[in-house]
Amino acid sequence: MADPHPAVLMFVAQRHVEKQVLEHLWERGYDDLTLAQGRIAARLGEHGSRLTELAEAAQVTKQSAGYLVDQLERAGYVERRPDPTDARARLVCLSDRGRAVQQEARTVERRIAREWSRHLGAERYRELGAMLAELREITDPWWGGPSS
Amino acid sequence: MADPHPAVLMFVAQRHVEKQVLEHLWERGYDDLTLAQGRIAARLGEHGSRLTELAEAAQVTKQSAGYLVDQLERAGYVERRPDPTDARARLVCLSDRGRAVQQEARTVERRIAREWSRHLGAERYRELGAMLAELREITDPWWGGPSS
DNA sequence: ACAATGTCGTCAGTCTATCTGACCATTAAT
DNA sequence: ATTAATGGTCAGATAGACTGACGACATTGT
Repeated sequence: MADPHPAVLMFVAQRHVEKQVLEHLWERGYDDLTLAQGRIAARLGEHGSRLTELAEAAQVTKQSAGYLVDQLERAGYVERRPDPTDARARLVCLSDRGRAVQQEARTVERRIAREWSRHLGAERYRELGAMLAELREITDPWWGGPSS
Repeated sequence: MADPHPAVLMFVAQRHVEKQVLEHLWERGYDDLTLAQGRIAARLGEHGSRLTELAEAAQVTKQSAGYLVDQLERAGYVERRPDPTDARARLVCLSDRGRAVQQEARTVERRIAREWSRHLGAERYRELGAMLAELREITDPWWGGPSS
């Protein structure tokens, strides 16, 4: 078989991470979370994010993002607060329960990062991260460079 | 913002490629293809693939894969033939129309590969591919090594 | 000041993609 | 020969995604 395109390999690796994280969370009792909800929640900033930002980051329409945030809110993972700087907007913030989940998720991500680093070698793993960050400059239309 | 996990960056890059390919195909008149159908079609081997293989490669259930193959078949991109080596199985094969689409898709993939190679440098781009292939060994449960 | 235009988010409606569970046919293992 | 495993389909349910339209507020320019 010919060399698969890097994107195909990224698909495999990325899905593996999502799956590992989600399964870990399910085992820990957060078994009402779905993959789509997780993709939204994973992109929440510490100080809260606007719906439109979340939608762009997760590559879905704002309607879809709103639907998922509704569910996360009903399940108690996030809450919506008015944005003090813009009365049209609302900030989606993690609740305490949400923060606990995020900690769990990050634990798994760190574990996987260690596995990858061990498998590739620490130096090459760092180089992988650097290259992916550079690719973002030409693949992510909403990416404004290191400053954002 | 802290360094995002490599998987997040892979998500962005991989989605970008899917989107570019699909938009190109739409422009070329193959505007009945959906993303999900494309994910299945992209994983079809030259000599045909079994439904179960496709499902595993695309990370969906065999029912979902069957549903999508039905659509691809109705649209004339693939055909199902009996598998001569196993009477339970059928092989999903590209039709002429399907092969034409695959050529178009590969053209875009090659263009993107060149862009990435230019952006990262040829040597680093090769190294990226090598690392992703190595990661597959620990992230893809259906991967049997270079022999498959 | 105010009109025009743009952005944030929601409502309504639709349809695709996905899942679970059950099932049949065939193959492989004991 | 049974029994278990594998390849695939059928049926039903639902999540998740889209388009389009809209109301509320913000920004910009005159």
